[in-house]
Amino acid sequence: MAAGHVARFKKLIHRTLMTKQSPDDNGIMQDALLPRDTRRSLPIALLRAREAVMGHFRPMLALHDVTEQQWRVIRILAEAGTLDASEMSERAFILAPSLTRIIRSLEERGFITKSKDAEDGRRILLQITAAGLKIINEVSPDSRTIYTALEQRFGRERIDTLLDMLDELATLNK
Amino acid sequence: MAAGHVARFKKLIHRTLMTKQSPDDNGIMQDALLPRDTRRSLPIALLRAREAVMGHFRPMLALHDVTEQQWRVIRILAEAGTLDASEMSERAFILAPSLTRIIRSLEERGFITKSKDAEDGRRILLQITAAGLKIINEVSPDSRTIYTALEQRFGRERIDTLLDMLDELATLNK
DNA sequence: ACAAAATATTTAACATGTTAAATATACTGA
DNA sequence: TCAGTATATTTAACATGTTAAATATTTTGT
Repeated sequence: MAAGHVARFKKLIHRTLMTKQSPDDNGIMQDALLPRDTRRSLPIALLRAREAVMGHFRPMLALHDVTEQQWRVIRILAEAGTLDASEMSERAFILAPSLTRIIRSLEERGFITKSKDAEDGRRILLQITAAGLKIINEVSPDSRTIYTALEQRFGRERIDTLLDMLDELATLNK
Repeated sequence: MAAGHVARFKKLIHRTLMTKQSPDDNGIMQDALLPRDTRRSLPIALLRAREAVMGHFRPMLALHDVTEQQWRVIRILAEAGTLDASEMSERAFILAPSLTRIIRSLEERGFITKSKDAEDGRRILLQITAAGLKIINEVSPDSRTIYTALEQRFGRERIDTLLDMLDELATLNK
């Protein structure tokens, strides 16, 4: 029994040391050559924040059997009415090839319909169906509940500030 | 020629009307049932901002023939020294199944090595190789240049504020 | 009106994200 | 000590992200 405890303790010590390794434990990398601190990286910070937020919504969407992107598309369709694929791509921030696949699955599930634009044969017009509206009515209340809880914990004004900064960042080069 | 112009004008009018459609153009959706305004959605705003930022880095990374995630992994390895897969997963914000694949490709390319932890046979220890350090030295200057330009346009203090808010958002439920 | 350039969508190929399940190893409590 | 439980990693299956190229249609300049 004593031997077992010693073995466990040694492993604990080992693990603690491993997690506290200094950056130069491999003895090769010089500080001047290191990239900027990963913990203050904007791309990773944006990813972490997004994952934290979506972590609240994803299980709920899964219960309703829609993916995050499918939800974005039908929701924007309900909000904006008929749209062509390019406009949807811009609004939902989904690249064209992904959108093609999402449209296909949404059409198969009967949530939207596709039709060729009579004025411009290149464009595909998207419309939400009654079934699409139905699922929006089912999901929206849950979505609002989650968003409201988030607003209360983070603060509505702070969210507004954050949204403004994010928008500015997104439109910097335009 | 006159006919051609008229046709073009009609299409322009049509397009303009299409983009200005009112939300209820399908005559079904009531306002009370609509989800919150998509343009002020935190998940989409985070996605847009992240894409805008990565849009600056991705072409540069592609020139060096590394993906965004591969870059995150080798960079964190250089910064932190030997790590096991779980710690890497947490730091790089890459889920375990994705990390398994990324590790495989990085090992095939000779940028990292894998080894079983002698103290805990379940864990896989990752180490950066000389080739991995070499590519970091190649990419880091370009990365820094891009990040510095971004800092100057957006403002270093504003980026710090943003990072703080994003971190708070990411750690809300912890 | 016609060839060339531009635009909208799709396809292809590969990388990653996401969830669930499988596998291997370590830990826990009786 | 041993069965049961927990943990680390991998595999599987499907959805999406990303870039380049293909296709169909429209617009432009002459």
